[in-house]
Order: sequence, then structure tokens, then C-alpha cells
Amino acid sequence: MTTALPPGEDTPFASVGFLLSQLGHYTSRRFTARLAELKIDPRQFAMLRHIEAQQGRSQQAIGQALQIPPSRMVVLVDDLEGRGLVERRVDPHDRRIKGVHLTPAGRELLQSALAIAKAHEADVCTELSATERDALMALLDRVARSHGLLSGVHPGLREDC
Amino acid sequence: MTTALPPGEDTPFASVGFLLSQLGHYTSRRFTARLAELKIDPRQFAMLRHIEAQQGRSQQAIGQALQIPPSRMVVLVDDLEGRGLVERRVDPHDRRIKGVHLTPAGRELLQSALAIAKAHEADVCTELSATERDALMALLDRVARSHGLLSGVHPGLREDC
DNA sequence: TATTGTTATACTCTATAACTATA
DNA sequence: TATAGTTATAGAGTATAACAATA
Repeated sequence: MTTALPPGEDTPFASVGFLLSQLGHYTSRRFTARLAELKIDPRQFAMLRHIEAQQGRSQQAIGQALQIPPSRMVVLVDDLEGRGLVERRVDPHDRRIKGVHLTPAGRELLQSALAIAKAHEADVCTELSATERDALMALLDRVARSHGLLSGVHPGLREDC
Repeated sequence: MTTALPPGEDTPFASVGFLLSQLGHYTSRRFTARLAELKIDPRQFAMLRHIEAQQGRSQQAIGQALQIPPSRMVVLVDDLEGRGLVERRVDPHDRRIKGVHLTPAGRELLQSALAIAKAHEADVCTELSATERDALMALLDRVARSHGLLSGVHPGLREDC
């Protein structure tokens, strides 16, 4: 949830942990707000990207890769399918499995979402030079790896956001 | 076709925004878990620190500083008061106001919480040298400031987690 | 009439587990 | 019997707004 440290302006306790929590919350809120223009949330964005890369995978396979439980996958895919962005196709070899595929409309929306992600990234780093941004990314990446975080898998997809 | 950046392990979607969101979520979850030993959450930790710094402020004043709405303040203070960590005293000049004060037990618990925060910070930065940590903090601080984030005020206290 | 703290209500989000249809 | 997907339910956490006491 939240890490909060010192309240007022009197005790500016500076810690990497607090800054990460504070910035992480802020940036993900901003990103969520931006994606809302397309009426998708970050989870669905992650799903669309995953589906594009590996079309036809089952809901469970996608959910496992992204750490999204099955019952939530249903709702998310329902929404995307209802808007014609994605379609479920029954696997002819195993009729229990429904592969999820991107439609042309879904592909198009994904492009818009990627453009939004790009703009968001530029906005987040607006104050940094290119080399500073690289340095920051390298440091963050090392911290993330040292804690076993998988690149591209957001721990929040599993529970809250 | 596309610059596919799938979420799997194949194409690491590297962006400062995603790393911040990912790490922020991870570290705040860890911190929350650590504080649970003391049966307080990060919000209450922030409150205790605030109260220590400025004893006797009204619930609303504290809530405003920390961006916690009044109705939630009630529950949080109830809990702390029920455990003897904090006490409410009616303001003799304005009987509507209840100043919140730290008890000796609360002061003691706050010390333990601060020790936990320190250990948490060391854990987060375990992979970094002292200079690297300083560099990371400086970069994060600049990014935070460029977006108008107040030091010590976590945006998550106001709403979700 | 406005303000502090409180309580009550409703809403959103979530996991859990029961259920179906296939295998 | 086990598995993919679905549905139903209940729980946690939240904001909103109504409320009582005081100013």
C-alpha cells in the first residue's frame, strides 16, 4: 500500500524506499488516467501487449504470465471482447481452451496505447537529460533485479493496483 | 509490424515509469509487511511521526497535512487510542477540537517503527554502494520535485493504495 | 450558519470457491 | 478424476454524505 514518512516540511526524511513508493504511486495513477482515454486500464494494456506477442494463448496461460487470477481474466477479456478488441476462439483439439486473439481494432488500439505509454514516459522523465535517464533506469533496474522482480511483470496486477 | 514489447521474459519493457511503478508497489508492500509486526500500517506510522513532531494538533489538521480524509482519521486514531499509543484531549478553548497526543507507549512504539524503516531502507538499497544510493536518491528527488510531489506526503494516503 | 468529529451507507474491488463442460 | 473457463458470494477498503455537538 503506502509508505509514508514524515509529514510536514520540517523533517524531510529522504529515503529511496519512500521516494519509490511515492513516485510509483504517482506515475501509475497518471498512466492509468492517460489510458482511460482509450477506456482500458494498465492490466488490459499489459494483456493486449502479451496477446499481440503470443496470439492464441489460453486465458489461463496469459493470466499466469501476468499474475492475473483466472476469475479476473474472465472479466477483463469479456470487456475487451465486448468492444471488439479481442476474440476468443475455441481450441479444436481441446474444446475447454479458448485462445485469445487480437482483432484489427485491438491492434489499432494497442498502437494508440503504446503512443500514450511513450508520451507518459517522456513526461515522467521530463526533467532529466538522456544520460541522466539512462543512469536512473540502470539503477532502478539493478534494485529491481536484486529483489527478484521480473521485468515486465508488475506485482500489483496480482492484487491491487 | 509493431514494436512489440511483450510482458514476458523475452522483451523487457524498459521504462522509468514502469520500473517506478513496479518498485514502488513492491517496496511499499514489503514495508507494510514489516510494520505489521507492530500492528500498525504505513498511514499510522506517518501519523505517529507527525504527532510526535507536532503534539496536540487536531485530527483535521493532521488529516490535512497527510491527505487523510476526516472519516478515516477517526478509525485510525480510534485504533491507536484503543491500544494506548495515543490519546485525544479536548481543547479547552474550543470543545469541538480534540488534540491528539503521543503517550509514552506510543513514543516507544514509534522508535521501533523508525528502526524498522531504517532496516527497510537498507534492504531496499542492499545492492547499491553508498554513492550509488546517493545518486539514485538525487535523481528520484528531482523527478519527484518536477512533478510537484511534496516531500513526505504520499499521494496514496488520500485514496487507494 | 459554519465547523469538528462521528456514524451510516453505499460502492468498488478483490479472492474464494462452487459450478459447467470438456477431457 | 482433473482441468479451462465461468459464475456467485462474501469480504475488505473506500468515499460520500448525513448527523450531533459546539462555536
